[in-house]
Amino acid sequence: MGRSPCCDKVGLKKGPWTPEEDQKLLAYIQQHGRGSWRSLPAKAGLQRCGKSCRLRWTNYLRPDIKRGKFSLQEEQTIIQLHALLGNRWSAIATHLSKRTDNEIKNYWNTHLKKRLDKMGIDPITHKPKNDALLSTNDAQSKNAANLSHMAQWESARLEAEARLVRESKIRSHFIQHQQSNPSSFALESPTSTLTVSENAHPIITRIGVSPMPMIELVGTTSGSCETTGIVKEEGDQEWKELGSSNNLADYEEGLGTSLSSFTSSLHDMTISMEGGWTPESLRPSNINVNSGNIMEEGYTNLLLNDSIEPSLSDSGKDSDENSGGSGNGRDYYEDNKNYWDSILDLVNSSPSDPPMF
DNA sequence: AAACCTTCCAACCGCACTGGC
DNA sequence: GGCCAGTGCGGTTGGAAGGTT
Repeated sequence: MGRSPCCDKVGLKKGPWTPEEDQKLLAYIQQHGRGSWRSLPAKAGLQRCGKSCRLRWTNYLRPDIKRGKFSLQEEQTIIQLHALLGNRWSAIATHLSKRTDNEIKNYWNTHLKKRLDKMGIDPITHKPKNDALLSTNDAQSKNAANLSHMAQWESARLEAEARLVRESKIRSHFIQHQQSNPSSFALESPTSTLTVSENAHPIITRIGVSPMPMIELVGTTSGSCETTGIVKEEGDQEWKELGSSNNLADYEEGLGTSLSSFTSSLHDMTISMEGGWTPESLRPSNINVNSGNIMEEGYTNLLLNDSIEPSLSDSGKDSDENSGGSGNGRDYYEDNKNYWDSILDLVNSSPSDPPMF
């Protein structure tokens, strides 16, 4: 027996939402909370199915959704996370502040995927498409010489998977914990909810300075998952504990950006790619996020700026904006070329079969 | 100016998963 | 253990908007 439809679709409206419908949904949720999606439309006076209401709220009406153009940093993060996670949009969205999985998926499909394709990179495997042009001998020697890179990437991917699972468990714990501990507070990102306990005693793991507030969510040595958050913005002298009354409001928004330690794990992976891969190198305390590395600054920057030609960027204005302010346009172009050469070396060094990811 | 084409994204669809009964 | 409701997720689509011929 198949599943019954989520709702009786006879007489229910489909298609674009009108401002009036938006207002009804918004007003109802603001007044009553979400509750059951199935019963919500009738209560809110909407001729929609609950699923449609949920989608409209999740992808459009939520007050904490950021809309509009993606920043370079966001694009960079999407590309990096997609390289590791594939089309797991919800997982990627968890690590992009205020962006929904749907928006990220659309942006990937309409912009980033095409950009990769245009550059001759397979958007699925993130590998150059011209591998088939190599001679058999070249391919064999290349594969043999770089199996370790393959293993490194696989380690990176597995590490990412493990962290996602861990975070998911932590989130589940937080939600349960919140129900029995009113003193904790909840933080919602567009696709996930995280609750941080006010009374937890954290193990502070400093992971470095980032342009965005960084947070590391850590467990206790007992493994009981009593967890809190520590943030430190660039310029701050001290790490601040989330949950203390003075800091919460200031950092709630930042938390949406940095709820997870996954970004740091990405740094782990990319940085470790250069200097060898050891379990020790994966420890957050051993990470210097300011270190340059191919994946983070080369591959993604190139993708983000592939349309920039030397003649266009010689003015220096664009290049400064896109390269973090270093060098003139031609230097930037040369840097990009070097980055591309580097990343081609890196990607080419992986066996072509099976795919890297 | 009109027809056609392309791009983009909000919304839909269907499957998977989870938890309650 | 099986059924079912509720929800999450990823793939796909419809049509509006903009661009090109």
